[in-house]
Amino acid sequence: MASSTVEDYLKTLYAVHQSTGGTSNVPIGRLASAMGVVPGTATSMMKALADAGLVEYESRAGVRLSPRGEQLALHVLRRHRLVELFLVSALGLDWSVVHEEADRLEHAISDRVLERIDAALGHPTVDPHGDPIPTSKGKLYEPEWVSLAVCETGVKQHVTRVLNQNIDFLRFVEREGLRPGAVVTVQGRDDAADTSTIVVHGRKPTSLSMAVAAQILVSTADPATTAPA
Amino acid sequence: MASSTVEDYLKTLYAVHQSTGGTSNVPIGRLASAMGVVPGTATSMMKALADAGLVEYESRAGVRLSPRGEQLALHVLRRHRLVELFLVSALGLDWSVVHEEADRLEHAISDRVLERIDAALGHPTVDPHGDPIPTSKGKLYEPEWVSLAVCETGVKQHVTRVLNQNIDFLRFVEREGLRPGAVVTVQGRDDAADTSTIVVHGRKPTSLSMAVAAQILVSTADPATTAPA
DNA sequence: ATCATATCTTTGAGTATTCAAAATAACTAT
DNA sequence: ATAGTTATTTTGAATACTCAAAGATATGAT
Repeated sequence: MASSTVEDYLKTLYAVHQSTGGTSNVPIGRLASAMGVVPGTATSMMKALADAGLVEYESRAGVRLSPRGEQLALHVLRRHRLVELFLVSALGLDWSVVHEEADRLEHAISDRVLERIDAALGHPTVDPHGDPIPTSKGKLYEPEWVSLAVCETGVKQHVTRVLNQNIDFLRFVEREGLRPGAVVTVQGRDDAADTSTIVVHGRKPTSLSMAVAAQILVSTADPATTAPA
Repeated sequence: MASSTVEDYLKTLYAVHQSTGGTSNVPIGRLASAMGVVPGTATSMMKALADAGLVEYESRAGVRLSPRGEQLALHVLRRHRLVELFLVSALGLDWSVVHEEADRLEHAISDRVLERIDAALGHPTVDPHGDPIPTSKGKLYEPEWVSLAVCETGVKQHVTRVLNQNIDFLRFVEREGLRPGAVVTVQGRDDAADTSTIVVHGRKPTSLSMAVAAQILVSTADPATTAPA
């Protein structure tokens, strides 16, 4: 059994790998800062995980998950995202807080309980932030959504996913009415000002920095009416 | 924050203390075997917990919970029992397995989530085994139920609580129809054979050893129709 | 090519938890 | 009261995880 700590390293490694394009190895320093530990700690942990066959690691060449490590990471991710959705849907918690709750619960949920939760929720495909939920077989379908920073302008878009899961960011998204499901149009972009001007359905126009806009993914098709994968 | 390990020691100490009448200190050896560790481990842990103000410990005189330790133990117990009931009532898990599930979840549930669960269940007073649930203020009301080994014979009794939470024992209780809520009469007892003969409503008579009968608590009043405390 | 800088690894040490086994204290039965 | 048993404590060591700081390597700018 992998410890909570090991599960956290694998999950983080997966996330960092994804967020950087998913092509090359993850530098130890990036992993260390994502984990909130000093680099030396990450180095020795990666050696241990390499011995356990969960990562592939070569000194000074960064790390990547092994196939087994990736499966484990996806299992943790499945637990995390199903728990998040359950906390919102079944217990009515605020979506801005469930991320941190799930960070603790994801290590304590057995498969038995997890599959009950999955069934109770009707085998959902995305969590409250729009993050896709890996299947019990460890497959993850990542929809090809684009962000408000690059999508077509002047066209109605449906918010599908919010990448940044910081509590304050989520509260901001909430206030602006940009939760998944919301309808929004990008009026235009100002490269010099580094902003996008958007109109959330029924609201006045606002502008977002490109960095913020890049955190909000959208789709022209309404995913609520699209058959899930 | 108390670690899971510390929470487990406090919970176990509370349980052992209760099960032995609750009067004197708990010998280190009893605690160690209840925790599944060697006595030396329990000794050093008790020193640490005494330094942290969670137990009162004197060399070779056993341990007891301090007021703060007892509050913490009751909080853990509340989490454990609410989680058990939630798993049975909301997720439909078998009552024979929820004890071990709750043993892991009890350390990962925040107060925020716990109070949601409590509300969703309608502020219940007992868990699926009939164990009373401490309040959020850390008060525990222990009903004065008697066991099948000592209750009045020839009188209808309602099963209120099953003390032994071993999976196989619970499966046995299930098979015999002796879950909390069941109606049962003790026909008689045979001191020489060390058995009680019981009749579960609508079934043929069976006999139980006194040790087993002592694990099942009953009440002449139907607790389902009695106002909860 | 070479020096400064940034990144990574190593080393030594600390905390929390555990065990095995030796040392000590308490209890019991005569 | 004393020998023998039983319970408890101590000691030394292991594992998992962490940090601080020193040492090694790579990068990249001239």
